[in-house]
Amino acid sequence: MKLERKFYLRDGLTVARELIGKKIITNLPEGLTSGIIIETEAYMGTVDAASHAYRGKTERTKIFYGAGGFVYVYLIYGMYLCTNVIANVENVPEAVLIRALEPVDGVELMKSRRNKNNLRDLCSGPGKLSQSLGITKNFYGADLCGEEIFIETAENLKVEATKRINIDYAGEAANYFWRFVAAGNKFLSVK
DNA sequence: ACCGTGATGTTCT
DNA sequence: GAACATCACGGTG
Repeated sequence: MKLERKFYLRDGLTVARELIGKKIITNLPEGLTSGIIIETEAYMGTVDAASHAYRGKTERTKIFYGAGGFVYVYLIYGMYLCTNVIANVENVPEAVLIRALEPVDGVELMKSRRNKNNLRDLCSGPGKLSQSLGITKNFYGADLCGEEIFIETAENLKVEATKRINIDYAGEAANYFWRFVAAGNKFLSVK
């Protein structure tokens, strides 16, 4: 079952936790690819020094201020794209970074997009999974209640909370347990 | 296995 | 001009 708008209109921590075990799908001209979400991080807007929305609304962060259930993608380190799901209602700038998937459908297409053969190298990190799913900068603002990219209910997995990854610049916020993982899954970004 | 480093472009100071 | 929600590769053990 495809998740509806109301799933995304809740607070970012709830959305991040509940996305674990769901299935994210892209359906593009080259084919359909999907994976079970096993790692997420919540970015909680104005109270979170690690969030891109921490310093308010800009051209880049304006999507945070719309309703939940839309896609935020951005370029990181000049080479890789990270895929986020906007959470909460209008004017509450929260988002969930998708950090890792367990590959399910379209594995051959993922391999060719990534130029890798090992299953573990396909979706075990935010840049990797964006590439496997065929996500580009054009996905900025895409509607998760549409047909190109969407999320479905799938599995019920045991969830653990940990500190977020690679946000040492964020001071005290780096200590919050706002990363959620499917306990013990071998496709996580850090093993 | 674990480092160290280089690639690359957008955003914000 | 620095910093950046990363990854791949080559070195060493």
